[in-house]
Amino acid sequence: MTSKQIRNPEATREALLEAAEAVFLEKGFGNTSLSDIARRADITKSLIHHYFNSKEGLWQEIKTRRFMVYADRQLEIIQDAEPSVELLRASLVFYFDFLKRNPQIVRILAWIFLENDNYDCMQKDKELIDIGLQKVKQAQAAGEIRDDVDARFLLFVFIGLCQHWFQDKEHFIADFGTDGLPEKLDDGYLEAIIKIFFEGILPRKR
Amino acid sequence: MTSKQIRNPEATREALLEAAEAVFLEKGFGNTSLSDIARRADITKSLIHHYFNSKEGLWQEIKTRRFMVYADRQLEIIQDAEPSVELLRASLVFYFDFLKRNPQIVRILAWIFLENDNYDCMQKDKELIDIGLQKVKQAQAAGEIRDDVDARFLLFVFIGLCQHWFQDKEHFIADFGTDGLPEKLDDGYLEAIIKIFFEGILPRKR
DNA sequence: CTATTAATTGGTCGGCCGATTAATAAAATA
DNA sequence: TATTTTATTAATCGGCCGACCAATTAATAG
Repeated sequence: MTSKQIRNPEATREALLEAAEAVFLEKGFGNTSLSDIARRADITKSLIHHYFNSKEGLWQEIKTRRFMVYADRQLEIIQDAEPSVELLRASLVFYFDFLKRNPQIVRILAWIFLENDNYDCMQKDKELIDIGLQKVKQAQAAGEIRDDVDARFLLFVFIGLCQHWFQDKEHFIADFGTDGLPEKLDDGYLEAIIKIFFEGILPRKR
Repeated sequence: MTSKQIRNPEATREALLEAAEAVFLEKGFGNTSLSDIARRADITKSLIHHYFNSKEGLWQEIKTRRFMVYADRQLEIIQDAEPSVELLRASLVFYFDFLKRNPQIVRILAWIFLENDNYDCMQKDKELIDIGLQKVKQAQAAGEIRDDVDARFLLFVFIGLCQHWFQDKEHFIADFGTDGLPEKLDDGYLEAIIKIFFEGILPRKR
């Protein structure tokens, strides 16, 4: 009755990554023990060290893996964007939609912030920012966007409005409720920030 | 030579709170040990249990204490605000300025909502939100603010623009640099979000 | 002044943490 | 098939964690 057990190193490695990410993002790095992860993945604790050397190494791999997807996608979004208001708006929708489908990245960023985790992948982020910055400046030079606000602040608000939503969405629901809001809450918020960001909050003149 | 040492329970208690807050906010709850705190405060570890029963109790007290100051101040800000655009702008400045002088609160808030265990704080926050919401709705009814955006989203963006800055300011500086920006970076950002939030990003027509 | 309470100290406890090791079994290689 | 490599397991390590306790000393109440 000795069932010949099959081995699949890549699968177990992936299972560990998956379980670890779930627990880390829920409780944070410091509040998570390797036993937690092993239990969740139903894999022996020792295998974590076998594949990732250390708890820190595991966390690092989770972060970089997610971040690379994030960076690649963001690069596409930015590069496709033309310096016109229309396409800038499309970029915002793309970016928002990406975060919506990959909420983990927002939580990772949140934990990095909270636990003062000096994450070195920020070099890549800087490069992305620089590209986006050029687009905004071009749009400003073309008169498509007001130029009395520094382009950096514009881009920062752009990014922040999206990230902040997925970071504090729970908070929003708890405090504000959802009565009378579209069942697709995300889309409702997106519509709102597009209006505010691209039109301003003053009543229309015409 | 036995120097008669004086005791000051309130002072030591306060010293413990101060040290604990510093370390907790720097490294996070899970990454902090009671030894860290005791060492920093130069007070025996046992006294932490004497005053706060447990590590969790200490953390809980730090959070609620800061939050209460936050809530009180925010109540003042909100209550003073009249449903006019001018006074709403003043409220934003007040709120921003408060966060600027109490940067800890941003981190604490992030934790309170990440570990949704603090019922008192959540409840109180909800009450504050409701008051602010009424003001916004009044302003909308008076035609001072556009009413084609749900008041909840407006308030959420209002708060988020301020909080997000103090949460990710470091990232901004690292990624964007500060060349050509006012040496008072906070004020520069505040000016920017006022322009964007209250006027929109489209070029002026007049 | 005495008795009681509260603050402070140092030492100690069991337990879990992350990490390591040695042994075993499956895969890959030759 | 024989041999090497790699995946997996279980047992174990020292260390530090949070918590507790007993003794000491200052402050306070009577």
